[in-house]
Amino acid sequence: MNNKQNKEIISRDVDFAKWYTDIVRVSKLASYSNTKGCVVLEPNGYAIWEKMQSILDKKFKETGHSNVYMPLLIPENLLRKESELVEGFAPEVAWVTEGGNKKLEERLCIRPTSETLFSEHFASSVSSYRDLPKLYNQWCSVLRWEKETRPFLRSREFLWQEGHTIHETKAEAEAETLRMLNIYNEFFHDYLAIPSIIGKKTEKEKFAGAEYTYTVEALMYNGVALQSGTSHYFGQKFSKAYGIKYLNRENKYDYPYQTSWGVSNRMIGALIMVHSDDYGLVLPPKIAPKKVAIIPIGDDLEVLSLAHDYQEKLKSEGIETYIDDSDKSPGFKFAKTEVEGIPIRIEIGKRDLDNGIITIVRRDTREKRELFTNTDIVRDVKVLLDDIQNDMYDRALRRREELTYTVTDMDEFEDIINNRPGLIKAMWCGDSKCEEKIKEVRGCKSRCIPFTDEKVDDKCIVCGKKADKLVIWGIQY
RNA sequence: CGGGAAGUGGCUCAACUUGGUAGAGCACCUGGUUUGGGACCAGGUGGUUGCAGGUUCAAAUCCUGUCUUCCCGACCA
Repeated sequence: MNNKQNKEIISRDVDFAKWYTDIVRVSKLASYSNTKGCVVLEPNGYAIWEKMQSILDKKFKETGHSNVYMPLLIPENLLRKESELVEGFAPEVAWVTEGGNKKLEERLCIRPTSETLFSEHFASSVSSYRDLPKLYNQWCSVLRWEKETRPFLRSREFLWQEGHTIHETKAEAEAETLRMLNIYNEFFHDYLAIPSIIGKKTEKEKFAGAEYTYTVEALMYNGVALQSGTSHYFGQKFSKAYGIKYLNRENKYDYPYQTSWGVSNRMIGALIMVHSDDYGLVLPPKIAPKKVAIIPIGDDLEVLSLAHDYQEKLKSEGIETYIDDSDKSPGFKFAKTEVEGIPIRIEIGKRDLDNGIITIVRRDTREKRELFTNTDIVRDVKVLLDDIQNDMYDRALRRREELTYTVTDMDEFEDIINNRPGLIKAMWCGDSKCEEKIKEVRGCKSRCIPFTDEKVDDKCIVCGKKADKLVIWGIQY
């Protein structure tokens, strides 16, 4: 195995930020555009998003949701009906003030999120309890006027899905909020191979306008946390603000209970920062648009025919496989599969073929193995894909455990945040003043209050008063 | 939005200090030889130096503005 560093990628242990942008560029996921904070998603990057979409879309439909599409623009008066939302988003919305060279009577906001549009639509389309629940989802892009931008992690325009639902009862809506959180959690676990941490956001960190927010948090390789998904419970706030009235079973007017939930192409950033290495992108097999690369070495006919034979067999089993029969040298092709994060590479050369063997290489560990040419290639590949998927999850979990500290003392807390980035489990009394105090330590924030009975102490790490909430703290992107 | 750095062919950079009309490596194209970890030989394409003004006989170079990117804060998926 060649351990030579990829010339175009700086080591992630040397300069993590530069490493990240190197991966984005060299793996051809996205490139910069002339519009600040808006990237060009290239085929390699968009294919990952499409894969995420197809898996999640299926899960949403299985749970009874329908896709819809709302307008891109929101009239100002509509946005202003829910004050908390407006205040929360005011600093980061972009406005359309002119149309066809004429100043508009009322300016239009480019959606930063679509609660207002869905609420308005619900108000006009729901009149009876028989119309409930409404379970909608939208795939779209939204715009938020971010000041500092980074590809996938924080762009002004980003791709996402936003689910919006209304229900007859509080219990039903709360169950929906939790159900969608769990779908995200499963997706992170089963497909992205990312051990997520789920829990409730504190009052301070919840979504503007929500009664409470659940979050999917993930820990990146460098110890920084990334909020990767959210599920909000709104209660009747929006339905009252937007007049979503319906006649209930007692023939009285009532307001439905509402939720919204979303994940974005930020998940691609998470995939990079959790799994990838100095050789390039590493993708979990279940999310990799191309799963197997076959590299024939030389133009020997026997070699090429075996390559095509394998490709046919794998493709017929639904395993996305391609042959790189370009004129490049083998070394170049090997490196390319590694940069692009193809989970499995099969090398077929005349020399080994004469001995009846081929080489199979897994991307995550770059470990090479020899197989007999008459092997059941489909079975071998399937087993290896599963192993890679599972091992990637296990490695990420181990990394997270290594970088998670349990702390009961504020000095220790500061020491860890300043010197060993990672997550900290510590008790909190519930007072936002204590949360503010923590933030003074390198901007460390509460990530979430996880769903657990675990207690690491009985007093608040900041004020020392009685505390029964365990909070995960960390530096965030 | 504050503080810092940087923009020269697709990428990495040189020429800038001391103004004289842009150069290298990689990539790309053609032909040939090759092929077990980023091949070799020969030939070739590609840049009004991010953009807009200004100074000057002359601007990549000096000045002003602006846009974009990166880093550190504040704000946020």
